[in-house]
Amino acid sequence: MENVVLKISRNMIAKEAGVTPTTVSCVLNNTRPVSQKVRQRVMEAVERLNYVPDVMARAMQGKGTKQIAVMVDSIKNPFLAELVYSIEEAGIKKGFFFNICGKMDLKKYIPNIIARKIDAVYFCSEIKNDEVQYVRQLLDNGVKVLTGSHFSHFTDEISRIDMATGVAMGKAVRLLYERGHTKIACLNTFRVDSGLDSRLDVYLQEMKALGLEPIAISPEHTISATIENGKILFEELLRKYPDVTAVIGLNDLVALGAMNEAMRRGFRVPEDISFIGIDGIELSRLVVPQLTTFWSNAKALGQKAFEILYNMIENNEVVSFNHDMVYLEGETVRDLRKEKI
Amino acid sequence: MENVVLKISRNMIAKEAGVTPTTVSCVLNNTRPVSQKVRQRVMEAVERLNYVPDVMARAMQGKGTKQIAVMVDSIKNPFLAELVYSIEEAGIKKGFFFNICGKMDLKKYIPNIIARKIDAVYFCSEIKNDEVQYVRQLLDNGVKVLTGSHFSHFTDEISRIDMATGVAMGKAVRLLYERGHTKIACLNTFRVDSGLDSRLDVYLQEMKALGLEPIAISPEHTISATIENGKILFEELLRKYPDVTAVIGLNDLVALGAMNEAMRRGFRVPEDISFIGIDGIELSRLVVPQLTTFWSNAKALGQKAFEILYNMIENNEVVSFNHDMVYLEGETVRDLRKEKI
DNA sequence: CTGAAAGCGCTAACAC
DNA sequence: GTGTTAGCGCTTTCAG
Repeated sequence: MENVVLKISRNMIAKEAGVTPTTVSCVLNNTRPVSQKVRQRVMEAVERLNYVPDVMARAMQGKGTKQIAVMVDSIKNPFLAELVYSIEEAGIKKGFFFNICGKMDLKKYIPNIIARKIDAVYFCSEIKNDEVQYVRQLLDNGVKVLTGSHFSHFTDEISRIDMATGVAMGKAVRLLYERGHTKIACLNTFRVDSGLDSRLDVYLQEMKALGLEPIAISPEHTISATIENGKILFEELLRKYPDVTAVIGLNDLVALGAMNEAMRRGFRVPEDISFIGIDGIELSRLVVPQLTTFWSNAKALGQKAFEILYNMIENNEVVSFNHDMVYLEGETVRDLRKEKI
Repeated sequence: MENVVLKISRNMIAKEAGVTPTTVSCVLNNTRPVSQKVRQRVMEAVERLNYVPDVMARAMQGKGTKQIAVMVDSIKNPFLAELVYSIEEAGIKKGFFFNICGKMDLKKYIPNIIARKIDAVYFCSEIKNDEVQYVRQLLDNGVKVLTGSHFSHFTDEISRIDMATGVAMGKAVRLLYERGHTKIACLNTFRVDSGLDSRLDVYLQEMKALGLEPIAISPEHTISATIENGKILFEELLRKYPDVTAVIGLNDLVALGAMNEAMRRGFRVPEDISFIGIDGIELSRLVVPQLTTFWSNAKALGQKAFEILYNMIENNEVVSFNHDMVYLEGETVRDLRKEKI
C-alpha cells in the first residue's frame, strides 16, 4: 500500500483561491484586514480542500503548541481520572490537547516534554525530592509549571493549587474525637519524613493536641494510595493495634480498601470500626455503607486548574490557589458518645 | 517577568562542538558514520548545554510526531482508565506520547488531530454512524486508525481489535440458563438498532435459541455504561419485570450499579437476584459480594494495542486481532438447579 | 568522513 | 489591501 498522502498546505489553498500565502494566513488568523471578496474566496478554498493548518509549523514560530501535559501517579486512581476528565473537558473548548503522563517518572518524561514544546505541565501527584532538577529544566525551557502545595521550590516561577488535604485530615481527627473515639488510626502511604505530604504531620499534631496516643501505619517506602494498599495497611494495623475503633485513610481508596478488608474479616462498619476517607470520589457514594469523607469536587478543581494553566500560558500569570474540601456525611462513623449518654 | 528563554538549537551545539549542524544531526540520529573524535565532541556539547532536539521540526520533515491519540467515551470508566494506563506504559518506553480525548466528539477532535500531525488514533469507544466521515478524513491525512470490532468501514485501511464482548454475553446467558435461570434480563446502554454493539443482539438470539422470553431494557438514546445508569436501568427493569431472577449488565459498571440498587432496595445477592458483568474491572473484585464477570485483561489488551499501533505507524501494517475474555467466577450467581435437585 | 544548501508549513516584518 | 521575503529547527540530497 502506497503512502501517497497529499498534504494540503497553505500554499495550495493560496493557489486555489488565486491569492498569496500571506493573505491566506491573514484571513485565517485575522491578523490584518482583508477585503470581503478575497476572504470569501479563501474560505471557500479552505472548505473545498478540507484544509487544516499545521500546528507544528505554527509552533515553530514560537506560537506554542496548545498542548498541556498532565502528570499523574496513576490514571487508574478514580480521583485523578475525574480530575483529568474535567481538565480536558474545559481545555478542549479552547483548542487545547492534553498529554497524559503516568508514573511520575520525570527523568523519562521531562526531556520529551521539552522536545515537544509542550506549553505547560500540571503535576497532579507529588514530585520526588531528587527530581526537583527536572522542574528547573522545564522552567529554563519556558514550560509553565503547576503543582500541588507540597512543592516548595521556585515559588515565584510556578503556580500551585493547595488541595487542603492536610486541613481535611485535621477535621477528620477532630470529628472522630468529638464522636467519642480515642483510638484513631491513620493509614499513611508516604514514607515517613518524605516531606511530600502534610497529612501524617497534621494527624500526629492533632492527636497530640487532643492528648491521644497516635496510631499511624506508614510504609517503609512511599507506595501508591490504592485500594490494595489500603487493605495491606489495615492488616498491619490490626496486627499492631487490634483495639482500634476508627481509621482515617490518606484518601478514599485507602479507606475503602481498609474498610473492605475489615468487612471481609467479619467486622461490622461502623458498629465495630469507623472509617473516614479524603477525596470524595464517586465510588465512595456507591459502596455500602457509604464512606464518610471530605469531598474535593474534582470537576470544579479541574476547571480551575485549566483556568490557571490557561492564564499561565496566555498571560504569563503565576498564582497560588486554595481548593477547599467539603465534609461529606456518610454511614461509616459511629457516634460512641451519643450512645454513652 | 521577562520571557527570555534561550532556545538551544542544533546550530548552537554545532558551534559549541566546532562542527556543522549536519554533523550534529548525523551523530544524534546515527544516520551516517562519524569519527569517534567528532562524535565525542558533539555528545559533550549536547550534555553541557542540556540540548534536546525539537520534535516539531523533525515532524515537519515528515518524520512523525510519535504521538498517539486515544479516544475514550470517558476516562472515568475504570476499564478505559486501566487500558489507557497500560497503553501509555508500553508506549513511553518507545518514546511515544499519548493524547487523551474524552467524549468521543469527533467533530471537535479530528481536525485538531490532523493539525497536530498525530501519528495514529485508537478509538476505544464506539464511533457514531454519522461520524464515519471523520475517520475517512483521518485516513486521507495519513493518520493510522485502530478501532473496535463495531466499526465496519474502510476495512482494508484500518486495524481493529475485537473485544469479544458479544461472545461473553452469549456465555453469560448460557451460564445462567445452565444454573436454572429462565427470567434472565439484559441491561443495555445502546439505543436499539444503533448498530454499534453486538451484545444486545447476541442476548436476544441466545434467549431465542434457548426458548426463553427476552427481558431487555434499552434506553431511548445511547447512554454511557456507568454505575449511575446501571441503577436507572435496574429501576426500570423492576417496574416492568419484577419477577426477574438474573441480570446481565452490558459491562461491569452497569452490573455493579444495578446490583447496588438492588441491595439498597433490600434484595439479597445472589439469593434473590443474580448478577453478571462483562469487563472484569478491578472494582468487581472489591465489592461484596464479588461480581461474577468476564475479564478482559486490560493490561494485556493495552500492551497489544500499542504493539499494533506501533506496527501500523512504523511498518504500515494493518491487522485484525481478537482479544478474548476469560470467565471470572464471583459470588453473584445463584445456582437454582443445584438446589432443586 | 564532513559541509553547504534547499526546503518542510507557517508567521511576521517590510514593501508596494 | 495585498505581495515578497526571511527565517523557526530540523533532515536530506548533493558536493567535496
